[in-house]
Amino acid sequence: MPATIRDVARASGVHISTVSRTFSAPHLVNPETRVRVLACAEDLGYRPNRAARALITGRTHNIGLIVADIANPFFPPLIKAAEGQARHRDYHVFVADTNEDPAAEEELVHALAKQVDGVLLCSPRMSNSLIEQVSREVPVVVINRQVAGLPCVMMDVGQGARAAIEHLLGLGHRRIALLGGPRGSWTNREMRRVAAAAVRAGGAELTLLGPNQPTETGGGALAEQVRRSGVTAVLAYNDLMAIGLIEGLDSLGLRVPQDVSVIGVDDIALSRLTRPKLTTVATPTAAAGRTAVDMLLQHDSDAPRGARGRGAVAGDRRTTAQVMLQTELVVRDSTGPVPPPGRDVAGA
Amino acid sequence: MPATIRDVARASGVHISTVSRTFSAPHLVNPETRVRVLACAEDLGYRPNRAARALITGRTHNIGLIVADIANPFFPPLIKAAEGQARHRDYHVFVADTNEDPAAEEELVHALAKQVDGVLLCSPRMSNSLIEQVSREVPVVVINRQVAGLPCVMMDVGQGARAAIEHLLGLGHRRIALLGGPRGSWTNREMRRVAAAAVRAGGAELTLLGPNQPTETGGGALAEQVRRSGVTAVLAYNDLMAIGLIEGLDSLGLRVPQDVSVIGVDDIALSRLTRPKLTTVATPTAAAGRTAVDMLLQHDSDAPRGARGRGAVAGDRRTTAQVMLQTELVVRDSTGPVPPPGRDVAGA
DNA sequence: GTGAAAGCGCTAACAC
DNA sequence: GTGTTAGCGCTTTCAC
Repeated sequence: MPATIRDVARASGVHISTVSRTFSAPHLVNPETRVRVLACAEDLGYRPNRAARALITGRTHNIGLIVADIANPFFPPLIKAAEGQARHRDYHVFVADTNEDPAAEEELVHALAKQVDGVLLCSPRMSNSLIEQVSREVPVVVINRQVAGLPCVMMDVGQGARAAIEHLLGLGHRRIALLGGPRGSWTNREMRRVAAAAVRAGGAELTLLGPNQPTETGGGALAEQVRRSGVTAVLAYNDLMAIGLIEGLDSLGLRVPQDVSVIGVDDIALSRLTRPKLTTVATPTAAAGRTAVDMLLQHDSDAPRGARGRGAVAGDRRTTAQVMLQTELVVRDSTGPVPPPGRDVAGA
Repeated sequence: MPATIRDVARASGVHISTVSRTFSAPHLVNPETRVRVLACAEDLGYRPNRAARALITGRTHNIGLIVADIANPFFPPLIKAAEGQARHRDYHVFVADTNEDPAAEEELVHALAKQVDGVLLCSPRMSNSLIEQVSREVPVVVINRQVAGLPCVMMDVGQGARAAIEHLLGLGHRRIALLGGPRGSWTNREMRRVAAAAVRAGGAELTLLGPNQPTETGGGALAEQVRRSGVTAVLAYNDLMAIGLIEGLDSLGLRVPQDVSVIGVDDIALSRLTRPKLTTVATPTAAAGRTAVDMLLQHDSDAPRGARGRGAVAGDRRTTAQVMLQTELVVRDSTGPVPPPGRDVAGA
């Protein structure tokens, strides 16, 4: 049984409100009393119950961060950046993983809602309308998606996809495949939209393959389809899929970039370690994490939300800033000139 | 302002306790009333405040999981396994990352303590006595460490280290280095202890390098030291360090395994993707995650802890099981026969 | 500077 | 089947 404020009050011979003040407003209590109370608290192993405190103050000093797949190396830098930024402002971050499952996502928001002061929804797979709905229960900042009326931090994958396609066109490729990501991904839609336009503008042909699991396995599983499609270059939804695809092509006897060029998205650490090193669209994940925390905490810096503190900040129509962060094509070794025509890789 | 139980009661013309029952014991309320209440709740966007509920029931149905470094691919499989097991039992998992910082670790336990029913402390860097202390505030299961009197899930890295050393001895290596991990790591101590004994038993010589950051960077930074030390084989604290070391050796012109053999620990997914593929001690991370959740939830399945429910389960001296999971040496391509003597790699 | 009292949102006896 | 009451652990007016 952890000690409560009452135990400490009894032990130190003061009222519970004095104990409370000792912890939440020490300057309001007589130094001698404070010392005595602190000693008793220490003695009993007392720690203020943050949940009970939150119930009344309306602030937990915690932030929830919901990600689609914690095993995807794309997320850790974002998580770390968010944590760092949160720590500066005396907040802690709790991370939850949805396994790419929209239902789990919704559940987790509700599980977190009242234990945190706000939630960062990272690459959500749920519908926009559901996101809007949950945002009425708890302040939300959306990352990697655009939702009207909500604060959003996006990475310009559209522009990245265009740069990637133009890079490929410049290398002479005319038959290009786009490996789609998961259903419900905003990034996926953006990439498809812009890549299609860029390919058309270049007078080339785009093959859409998807939706797929955005993992190595998902990428590897597409090797055979890629071979059959006869394309000479591939833009993958993310680095993991690109790496899986390269492995898969390798076991089919197709070499990258000699036979097929491959581009990923994210620039995860791993993309520099594989052979060939991966050409990829670098996304500013750390900046996204920091920005999202700032946006969440901006309006809600000090004033409590809910309960007593009502009116001050809570119901305010927050300025729903939407930030678009730039991406950058990083050319490494997985892209090269289109193979000489007549060489029928598909028949290999 | 999210709606409260009172708003719903008012709107549906019943007492708050009826609303409460509608959500926590629906069978106790008249179907017609229930429908009406549910409709009003839906209407107002009401969701029971789980924090308030927890304050009284003593159960949050959440589990905290604290890891040393979420960017280390060792953890995701463990996290996923824990989540899966938790979901079966209708629990959610909140993950927190300590950045290998013992102080952050302690802070996070306290931040999580009252928002969860128990904490999984994964590869903790704090002292045993601190772990014991926090375990008085919240039920704790320790992973990757042995703490007397607390439930622990360990992986037998000692046995793994022995197998690794014996593998190297069998290949003729007589000068072996052990790349230590972070200070405060139990795994690190175990490996050192057993590796030293195994090397001695084989009549060989062990060089200790450490403590180090258990990351690629940490491993890469040791390449020069490894070269100078003149060893022909290295056992690294984990795969990340092993991979970083291989990269580092590569840029010094040393090839693996021709010049130096390298073994990692963990068998992360990446260890199959690098060239050469990594020989490593596979640790049963998923099993550890599942087991830890089971141990945490075992005693505390239904009865509340704290408050009203006292006596039933709460204060019971739980059977502090300690589980040791087996590890297994996976031989791949980063280990080979000792290079012929006379070939002075150190002077290369 | 400290105590008394009210109450955050909710559940859990206990009546009726 | 539903209302009443008490109270989880804490903070916050308001007196004194």
